[in-house]
Amino acid sequence: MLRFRNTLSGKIEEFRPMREGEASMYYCGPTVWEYGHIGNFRSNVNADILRRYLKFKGFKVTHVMNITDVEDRIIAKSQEAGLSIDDYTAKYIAALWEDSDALGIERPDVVPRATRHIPEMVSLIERLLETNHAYRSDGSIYYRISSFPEYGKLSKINFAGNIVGGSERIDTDKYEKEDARDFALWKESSNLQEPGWDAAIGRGRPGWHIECSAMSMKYLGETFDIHAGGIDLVFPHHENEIAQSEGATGKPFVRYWIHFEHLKVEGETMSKSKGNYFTFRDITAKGYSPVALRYFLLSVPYSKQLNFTFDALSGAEKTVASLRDFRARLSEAKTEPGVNESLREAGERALREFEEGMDDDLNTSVALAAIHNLTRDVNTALSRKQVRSENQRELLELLGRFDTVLNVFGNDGVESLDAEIKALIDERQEARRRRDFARADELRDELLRRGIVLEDTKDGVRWKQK
RNA sequence: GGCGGCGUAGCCAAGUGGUAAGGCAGAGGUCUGCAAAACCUUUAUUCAUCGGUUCGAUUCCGAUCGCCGCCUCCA
Repeated sequence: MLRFRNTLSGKIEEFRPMREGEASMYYCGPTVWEYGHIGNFRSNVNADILRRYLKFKGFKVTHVMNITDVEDRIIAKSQEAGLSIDDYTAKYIAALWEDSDALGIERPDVVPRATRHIPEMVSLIERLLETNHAYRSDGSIYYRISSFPEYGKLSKINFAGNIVGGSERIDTDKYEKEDARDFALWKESSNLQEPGWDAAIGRGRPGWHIECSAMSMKYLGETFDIHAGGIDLVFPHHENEIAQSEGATGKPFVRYWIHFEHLKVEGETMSKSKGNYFTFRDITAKGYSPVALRYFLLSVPYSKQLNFTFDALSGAEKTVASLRDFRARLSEAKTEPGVNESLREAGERALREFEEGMDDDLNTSVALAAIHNLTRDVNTALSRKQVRSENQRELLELLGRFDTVLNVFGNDGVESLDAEIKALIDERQEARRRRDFARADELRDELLRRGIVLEDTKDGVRWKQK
């Protein structure tokens, strides 16, 4: 029984999708105005885990992830660079996919971009104007929060305690609004130098929040199952999405809101001024592997803040290597026919604990502990020659199942060995047979310099890339 | 100021009203020609501090200290 904490109720709820066996999810992806930092990728990985686990549970998943490419900052940056929005964002979107692929994130089914959905946004705004949820002021169009009494139900924001003496934080717009909380749906672009779209509602550009309402409803319907995103989006972004969508349709917008907690770095907020701001590319440039970063980012449940340290990342690197080696060793083992019942039970127990952990609001820590415990049991059995062929087949299949969700075991493809390396390994084996250990060690060192690590086992020599 | 979260071994951390998962690092050992890998043993009488409730609290309540987040178009 799969359970999530639903931000809307604040409670753990059993997941019951609208349609039996199907799950629709929308993930508020990153704004593409620069390379994504690792905190950003923690959210992306968590969305990937959510999507993969829904599949693991047998749901047919439709996953939509938006790309924000019309916000004012992007417009400013692209103008600065003398480029169109598309030309400016192209580089960052390409990098996003490269980095996501390297992190083992499955590409979403649909990736709508705001710039490609202006007509949908315009018609949603028209609908809000017709239903009196929106009004015009100075050429721009605002959402009338007083028309939506449930406003605040997601973030539980208490406006009475918030706005003390007309805080300058709230009222930053220079235009006339009926209420300080009202937010822009459509911003007038009267100046022709400013990017804008000609529409029946006037020449302008969309506000930040309207894109997610328009695009999610276009691809998933007016009510859908899961809406996920970073916790910082709860207010105002998601609160405003609810107001826009439910205001226009009169129907519930989203059944389960899931919010990913933030990544800290060395116990502090990641920020450029603190010098602890790392992009995915910064991390790989330091020599860490993407799969280790993935493991680290998913090793703690999404609902908890996670503290990034290079020590922890190095630990993840080791862990991932041992998981990869474990699967290779199991795969290569020469086993006798039959089955070892206690090992079969260990596999069944691991699957049960994995699933119980993941069912409980995607507790990846518990799920990983189940896998580590199984790994130890199987390694012990392997060293005692107690793994039988049935176990081998079942366990490899089980690891494959775990990896459809976690995707941390890495490639199990047998790498080919070039002839020169193979000759060196053979020569070392021959030297060992002669008990010429000085020569054997010399060859082992030479292989190590070429990035090949050797392990001598009873069945012969194993090698792997360093 | 309003609201919310967190503080568990050297590091990353899960977790629960009944006495601390897992990973990394460390120590000792088995195996090995030596390694490597793997395995075994070991590493928090204790879960920020101080009180309270309870037969019993790390887990519930209160206070204090520290950190993080939202209220700023930042995942």
